[in-house]
Amino acid sequence: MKRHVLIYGLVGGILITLLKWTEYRFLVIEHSLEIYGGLTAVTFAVLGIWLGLKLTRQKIVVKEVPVAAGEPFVLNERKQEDLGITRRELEVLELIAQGMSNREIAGKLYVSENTVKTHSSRVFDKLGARRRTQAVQLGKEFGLLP
Amino acid sequence: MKRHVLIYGLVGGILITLLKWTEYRFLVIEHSLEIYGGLTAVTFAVLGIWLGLKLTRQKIVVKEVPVAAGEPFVLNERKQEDLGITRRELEVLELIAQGMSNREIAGKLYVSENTVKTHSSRVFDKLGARRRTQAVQLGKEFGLLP
DNA sequence: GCCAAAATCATCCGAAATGATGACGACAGA
DNA sequence: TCTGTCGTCATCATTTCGGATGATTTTGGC
Repeated sequence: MKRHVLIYGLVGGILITLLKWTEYRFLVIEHSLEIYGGLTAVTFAVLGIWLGLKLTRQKIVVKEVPVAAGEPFVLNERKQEDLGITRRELEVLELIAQGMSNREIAGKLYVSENTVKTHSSRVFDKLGARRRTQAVQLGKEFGLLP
Repeated sequence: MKRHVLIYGLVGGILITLLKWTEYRFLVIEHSLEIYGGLTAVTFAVLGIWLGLKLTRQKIVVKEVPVAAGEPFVLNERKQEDLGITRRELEVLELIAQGMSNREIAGKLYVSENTVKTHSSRVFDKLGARRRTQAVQLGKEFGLLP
């Protein structure tokens, strides 16, 4: 960014010098003012467009996100206990991570849908999640899911 | 695009008229030429910058690249094309995988919630998913997500 | 310039999910 | 035996999602 400003300033300086020089050439000609003004306008308009484009070039901010590295997944029981997440709740979380709906999970675990809702609500609360996708994301970060 | 050119032309015309008028005001003053040239330069530079901004639409892309301690994730572009998933759709899918709601995604991408819904609906359809959690799961299996 | 694809936005409606509570039985440990 | 945790189930209100469709604008390639 600083470089752009520098270049802009430099080019501006050169142009001014140039214009200062051309000024005396055109001053004697009729309607020179219009020509001079037009030239200036066009020049700086182009320059402005170029500057605008430069400044708004897509900025790609690279953010480093740490990811659990181990291939063989081992449950982080410490974290699980810290958060007070029970076996059943973790079980439900795992099934959620697999993309199942509450109904499907209920069927798989042979319990009612309401029960699944309770478990999921609890685990969301303990994880600090507001959505199941977020719960899955956090679950992975905490080493509760592979 | 056409509208921009039109507006640009119109504003340009008005400015020229304005400058023509100011021309006679400043002509009698010493160093008027420099002032006139400077004004023109600044005006059109600003105009150019504005035009440049309009044409490029501020798109500040924040890309989060996971620097995992293992295999660096590479997008399976083949699969992406096979499924006909566009960039924007993939972008939305990534944000869904991060646990964001449609509303949050809309805010982050500077588009309406309806647009996000359209993108997600399309990507679900292309992936064969019925839920966002399932879409995330499938996305990972297909190598579209890390 | 023209055209197809992509991106944008909207509306309607039903389904799914979430939040907040309350309740009840089983069971383990103090 | 009493207490606390866990698992189970339920109701009600609200929010979020997902599906179906139609429309307009932008983009990108020819």
